[in-house]
Amino acid sequence: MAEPDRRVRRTRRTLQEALVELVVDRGYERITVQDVLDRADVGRSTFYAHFRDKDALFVSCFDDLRDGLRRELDAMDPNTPPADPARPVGVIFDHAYRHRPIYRAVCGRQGDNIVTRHLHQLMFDLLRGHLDAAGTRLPVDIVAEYHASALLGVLMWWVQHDFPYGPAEMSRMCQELTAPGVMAGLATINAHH
Amino acid sequence: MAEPDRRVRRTRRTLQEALVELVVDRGYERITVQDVLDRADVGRSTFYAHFRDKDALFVSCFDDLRDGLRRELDAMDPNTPPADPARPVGVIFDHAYRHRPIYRAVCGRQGDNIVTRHLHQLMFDLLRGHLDAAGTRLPVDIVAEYHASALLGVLMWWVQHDFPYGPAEMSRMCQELTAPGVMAGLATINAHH
DNA sequence: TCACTGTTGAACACCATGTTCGAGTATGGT
DNA sequence: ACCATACTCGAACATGGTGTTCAACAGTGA
Repeated sequence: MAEPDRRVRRTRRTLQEALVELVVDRGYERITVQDVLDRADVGRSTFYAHFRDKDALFVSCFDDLRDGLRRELDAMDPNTPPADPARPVGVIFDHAYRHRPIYRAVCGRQGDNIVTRHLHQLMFDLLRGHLDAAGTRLPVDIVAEYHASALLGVLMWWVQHDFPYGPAEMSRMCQELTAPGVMAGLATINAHH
Repeated sequence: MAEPDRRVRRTRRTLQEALVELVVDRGYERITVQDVLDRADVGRSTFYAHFRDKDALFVSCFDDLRDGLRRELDAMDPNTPPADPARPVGVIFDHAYRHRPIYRAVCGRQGDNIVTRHLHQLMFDLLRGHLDAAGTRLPVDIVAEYHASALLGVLMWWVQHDFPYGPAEMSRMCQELTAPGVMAGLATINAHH
């Protein structure tokens, strides 16, 4: 169904790979479209036939990845007891670990914010969903924002420091850090066990 | 004391104010040097006599502010019992509230990372200092990173949502969110009271 | 084989950047 | 009030990246 021309696939893939490679060792800001063209060995007009600009290409690099992550998350969400916010975090760390090269490109240099914003939003929504169901004493947005930012920060720290711990370990540690804060913030209906 | 020429002060201040104003309603990325020149009514060559580029000007906008914040923090640090990590947070929220316009410019649009990185580093160091003294079960860097990112995230959320709560309230809520997580992460030497 | 669609590279207009320089102007010290 | 000094101005310029156009060419799928 509307399977694109083989050349199109080849071009897009080549450009994406070239950009990721360049970002890894030069940082996103210091890359010109021409750099990508040279590395990918693709004509200038071809580039603009596919992407509006450098940003569009960069986003497209991450799109497949993000879709994959979201699919993994959606797939597990209904299967889990609703009060277990630890599992999705594990999925995210696993995902990052499996796709190290691209995550390195994304988080590698200081906040190349184009993409980290997606991740932030994703974590925020995730947490907000869990918290909305559970009910919180403090404003939900604040609790969600707090831990979403925290998790994203640790994730980026992890990537930037070259994955010094395993994904399971990271997930466990984050869980230990998140749980007490969230528990304390939950509605105090059944506060005393 | 090398007090600079009055004209120099005037020029620098005018350029800084112009940039902040422009950033507030257009976002940092969408501003050209020429825009700043027009708004400030300053000659092109004059600009480059003072600042290497747009980034340098932007950083200089924040420099006084950051120095002030750091001074406030340093001033109170030794007076407080070392195990009270709540007070500095209050100082930061107060500072942001007092300087709303500039914080709006800094955090206004999505991660204009140039400056938020300074704040991030500042919070990280702060927390790291407290935690190092107390000793943690989990790696100090991770605990510090977790809560530093969280606090910065909430701070930016607060600014971007137009300060919907008072600074004291924000500080209190953050304290409630941070304390249990940090406590749980402290070395378990005197775990059972 | 053939119509179609993607690719190419050169040429182009455009815009922002950062530098240079000579002429004008405010400043602070005397 | 005066003057040397240091700052400002604006126009002109070189540079470099962006995004578009077009006619010739090449790969694709049927």
